[in-house]
Amino acid sequence: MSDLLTSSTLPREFYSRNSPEVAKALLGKLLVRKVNGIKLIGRIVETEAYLGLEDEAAHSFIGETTRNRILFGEAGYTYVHSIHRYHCIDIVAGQPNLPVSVLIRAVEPIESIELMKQNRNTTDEKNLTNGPGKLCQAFGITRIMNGIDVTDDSSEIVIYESDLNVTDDAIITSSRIGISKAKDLPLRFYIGSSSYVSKSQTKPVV
DNA sequence: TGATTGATGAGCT
DNA sequence: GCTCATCAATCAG
Repeated sequence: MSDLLTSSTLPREFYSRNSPEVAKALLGKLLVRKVNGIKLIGRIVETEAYLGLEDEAAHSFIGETTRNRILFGEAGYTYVHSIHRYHCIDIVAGQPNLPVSVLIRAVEPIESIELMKQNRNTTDEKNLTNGPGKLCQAFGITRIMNGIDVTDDSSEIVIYESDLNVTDDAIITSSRIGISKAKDLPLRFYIGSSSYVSKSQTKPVV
């Protein structure tokens, strides 16, 4: 457990690639939220890539607005938005003016699990962080945490490298979940062996 | 298990 | 007003 805490953040170049590449590369990495000297940690097990101007389902498809402004900037920052009653967290990928991002859909709880249970008001560990709205609730992530630099170790939200090497054959690709446009693009990625991915499964794309 | 539906709030298509 | 990158409860089988 202590070796997890010595992990370092990933460099900005890690995020300055196309979003599907970043989405796959983020699997297995550690999402860390610091609050009151406590660290909530989860291992990323499910992501989705959004392609910006070529992708009808992306928030940036309509062009720059006040809400999606952060997507048009540098990679490696959080994009937190609310949907219905809940929040979702993306990591900005690509280059400035190429508004692409990676949605973190599910993590495996690693540390401060009791606090996550309190935040979610449940004791079911498998149901704490297996969805984008759920993991934000468990981690206490809200819209005011939009635009945080996850490559800066002093940030409130950071992503750490991990000792777990996720190989390509451990990753399952499928279509994205919960969207009404561009449903069929194979842009959802998850660790096939994880029991912490979100419940609704779509047909895998081999 | 899988499908369906209602609650819910911010941003703008 | 209408649209959602959601969730939890409900019901059919």
